[in-house]
Amino acid sequence: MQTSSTHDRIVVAASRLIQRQGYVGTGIKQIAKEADATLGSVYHFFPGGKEAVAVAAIAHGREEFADLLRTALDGEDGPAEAVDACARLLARELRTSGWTDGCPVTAAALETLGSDNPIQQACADALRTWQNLVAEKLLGCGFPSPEARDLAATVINTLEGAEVTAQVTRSEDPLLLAGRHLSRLIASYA
Amino acid sequence: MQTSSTHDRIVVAASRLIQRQGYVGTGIKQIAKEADATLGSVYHFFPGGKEAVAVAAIAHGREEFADLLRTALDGEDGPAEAVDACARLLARELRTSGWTDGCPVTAAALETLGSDNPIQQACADALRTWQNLVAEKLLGCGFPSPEARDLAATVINTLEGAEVTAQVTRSEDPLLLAGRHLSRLIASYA
DNA sequence: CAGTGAGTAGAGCGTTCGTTTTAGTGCGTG
DNA sequence: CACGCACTAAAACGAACGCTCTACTCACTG
Repeated sequence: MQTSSTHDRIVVAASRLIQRQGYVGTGIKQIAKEADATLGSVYHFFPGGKEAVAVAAIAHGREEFADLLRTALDGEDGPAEAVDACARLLARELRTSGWTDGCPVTAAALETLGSDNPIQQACADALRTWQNLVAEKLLGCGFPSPEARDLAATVINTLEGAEVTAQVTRSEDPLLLAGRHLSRLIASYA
Repeated sequence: MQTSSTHDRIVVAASRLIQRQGYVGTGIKQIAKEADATLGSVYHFFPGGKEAVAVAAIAHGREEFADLLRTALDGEDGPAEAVDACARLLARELRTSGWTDGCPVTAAALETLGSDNPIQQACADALRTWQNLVAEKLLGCGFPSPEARDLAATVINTLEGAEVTAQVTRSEDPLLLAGRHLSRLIASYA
């Protein structure tokens, strides 16, 4: 009983596995098994091989993460409270997953640096998308454009770094702390 | 003409390779070749195999990064200026390396999550060491203890996240921005 | 001078990797 | 019924993986 298509199951499984083990650490055969698909199906839907699967998986992770950010940002009126809500939601999701499901692109991005590859591009695209979400919230709260964009970049970067530390230390504290500090930073501009 | 011992060359080469390609992406044979050593030598000095080499390599990266932080922190008097100096130094080093030599532990940490392994412990140890360096600087500048420790954690996390984005986008801006925002955050406490 | 142990050198183990290949399904259209 | 197409299934490819093993050099000690 599968409610989603084979194609989608492959993308979702790949996204989760890459998020947890990185790009190099995740095998095509493991993706196929986890998605209840066969190797032939994977290469049928993704003739580009492992790299093509990864690009689609990262795009999926980008949207998943964007939805999470939107949920948190829309739940609060003030910009400082909204960013703090992001950090708190991230912390909760991370703990719920047993500290395994962090940022869906960091690991893949770091492993594929140096060469100009599609994977790195997909990661850069994801980071840009998330920054834009935060920037739009700040702009909607009356922040002037350059400050809003700069702050949004640091917000995403800080959450990113705090999430890594939270995963390594298995604690919500780094994320909750980041939320409070970012709140204060944003409030200092208002 | 090699000025360092085989043991040390293996550690240094492993540290650099893991920093650039992650733990899974770096092979024992590649480490040996890069260190001008043979496979036999690697297993002679590190009977624990790949994992033991990685733990030593991460400890080496921890100290290298700590030296860099110390240099930047000691060069400035005020805490806000000191943290900004860290960001600027990090940005310069990153650009000089061709955007390849970022944080020496992030990639390895993310790949080995979930299972309680020595590598993750080594990464947590490195993060703790760096946080302590920043915390001591803040304490020395008169910050009360709990605030200093909290701020130090966010400082390291933000630099970490900004460095990843800087690597992915091949730009110093995320790091320079992080330095300015962290400066402002610290100043807001003084 | 024989002996010992640290360190070097590399062949080769079994396994897994990403990928290719070939065969075979089910199914809607002519 | 036959044809083409989308999809599944699994065997097999060469290459690389981490690691073990044996053989060897060489400085030092009794």
